Amino acid sequence: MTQKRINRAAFEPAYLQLINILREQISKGLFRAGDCLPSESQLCKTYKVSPMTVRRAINALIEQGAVSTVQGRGTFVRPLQLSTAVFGLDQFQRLFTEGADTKVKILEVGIISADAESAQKLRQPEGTRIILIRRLIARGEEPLIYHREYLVYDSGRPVVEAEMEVASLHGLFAGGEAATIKWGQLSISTEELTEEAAGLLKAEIGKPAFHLEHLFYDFDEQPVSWGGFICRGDMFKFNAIVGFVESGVNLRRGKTASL
Amino acid sequence: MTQKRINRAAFEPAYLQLINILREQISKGLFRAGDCLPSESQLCKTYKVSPMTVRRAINALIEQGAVSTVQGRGTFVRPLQLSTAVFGLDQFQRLFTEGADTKVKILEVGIISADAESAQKLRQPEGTRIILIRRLIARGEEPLIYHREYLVYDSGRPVVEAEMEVASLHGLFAGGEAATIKWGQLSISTEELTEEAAGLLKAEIGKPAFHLEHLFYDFDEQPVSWGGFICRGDMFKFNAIVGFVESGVNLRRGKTASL
DNA sequence: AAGTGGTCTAGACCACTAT
DNA sequence: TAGTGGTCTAGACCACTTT
Repeated sequence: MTQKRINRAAFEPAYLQLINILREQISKGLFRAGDCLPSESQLCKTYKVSPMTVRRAINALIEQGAVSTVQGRGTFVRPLQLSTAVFGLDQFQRLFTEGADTKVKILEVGIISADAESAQKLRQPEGTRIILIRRLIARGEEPLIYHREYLVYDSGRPVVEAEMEVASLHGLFAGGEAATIKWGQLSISTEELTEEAAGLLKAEIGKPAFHLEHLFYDFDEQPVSWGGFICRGDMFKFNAIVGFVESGVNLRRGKTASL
Repeated sequence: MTQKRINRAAFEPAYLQLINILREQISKGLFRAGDCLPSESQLCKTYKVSPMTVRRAINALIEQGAVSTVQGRGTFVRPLQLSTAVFGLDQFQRLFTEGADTKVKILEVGIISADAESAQKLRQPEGTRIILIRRLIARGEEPLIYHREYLVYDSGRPVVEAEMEVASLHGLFAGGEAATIKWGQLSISTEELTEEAAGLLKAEIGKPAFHLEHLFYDFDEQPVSWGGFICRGDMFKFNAIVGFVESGVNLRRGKTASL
């Protein structure tokens, strides 16, 4: 086995090279699940790097889920676990970033009286005036997503501004400024298309759809927006990868979770 | 503003304390999206820690998606982005770890002739003998998931062993030994319940269901298992949180992604 | 030139596990 | 006791951006 070495002249920093060397060795089967990696001091000598650099590489592998450590015993390769899979909203984001033929059509903006459910979600008394926005997101002529959103009505802030700031879909997905929102809860469930949604999405009533529900809070921990994206089930899919893929790992954050 | 300090006597290491201090300051609104954090050398002085410790904290915040850095300019608080949400299979895992009343019932184990689709997925000629395993996963008396899995038939390895090793569901979810599997692709789609699935899951035909499809590869990059979990749509939900939640962040890996 | 992020060193010290 | 992981220091050097 030809021992790989750290190339100090390379653009790639030493800790990254070490991460990829170790990942490759695991990936090649040199170390299998349950096996013990060389000790950190051993790695220092082998690759001629300082303890801190080795530690950094090991920490990254731990975060990736590739290995786990036990103090006083060693570093062990973890077996593959489905529960470490992470599914993202990449497909949604791509809709708004790539291919500019994605159109967001505002179907309705208005002030309505909060029903029991929206009042509870937004922590407002039932019957309070709240804002309702309904949108249809299409790619080309094909409607893909129906979005319904309920916003707290703040008399100090005009509806248009609220719509621009809080509810700009492009911003939320592609990285605009949702500076008023501190955090949010998301959930994905599956539902049958209602008559309303089916009509808008040009699909059959009762067909399965993804429902991405969201509830956003501001910096005062008050709900400001509640709503959901109804997505045609035949047009969306959530993907993930577990385990050790061949290609080297770069600096992007861990959508490719391991083990 | 009373400046928080690092407590050297505490169990919590300095870099973790610093992470939580910075997260709290962002969470409290001291730094808003787009704002510039104090420089690293400034943080060194303020909290009386070495550059490496500050760097480690900042790196963690970057991985969490909370901030981003620009060389020569500074560290900036990132706005909330939906696309950073990560959905996991925690609910599946819980099914197999918590509450031992989860039962996996083997409905069928047999050798069949590969049809076009399974042959293609497993990279075998059509008509090859492959293993089919059908399972029903129930909590108490309530059937929740119907699992169908196609395995490459290896004459050197008896079916029982293949089933134990490769396909032990508990292992895959809870962390057993799937040492023969190197990596896998997963995808979640939504489908209507077929007559077969509906019957097994005691649900209505045509009702929406989640379909978690999996394709596993061994260390030779050959497919070994293809299959899918059909999950009653009314029993499952995938959750995620984006942005800055109040509670302190601990060492667990980042299911709670930020930004 | 001064300030920023980014990497790295060569040790130190501690807690834990094995023997 | 010796070896392991885990944290931390006090600087060094580099690349970059701003003034």
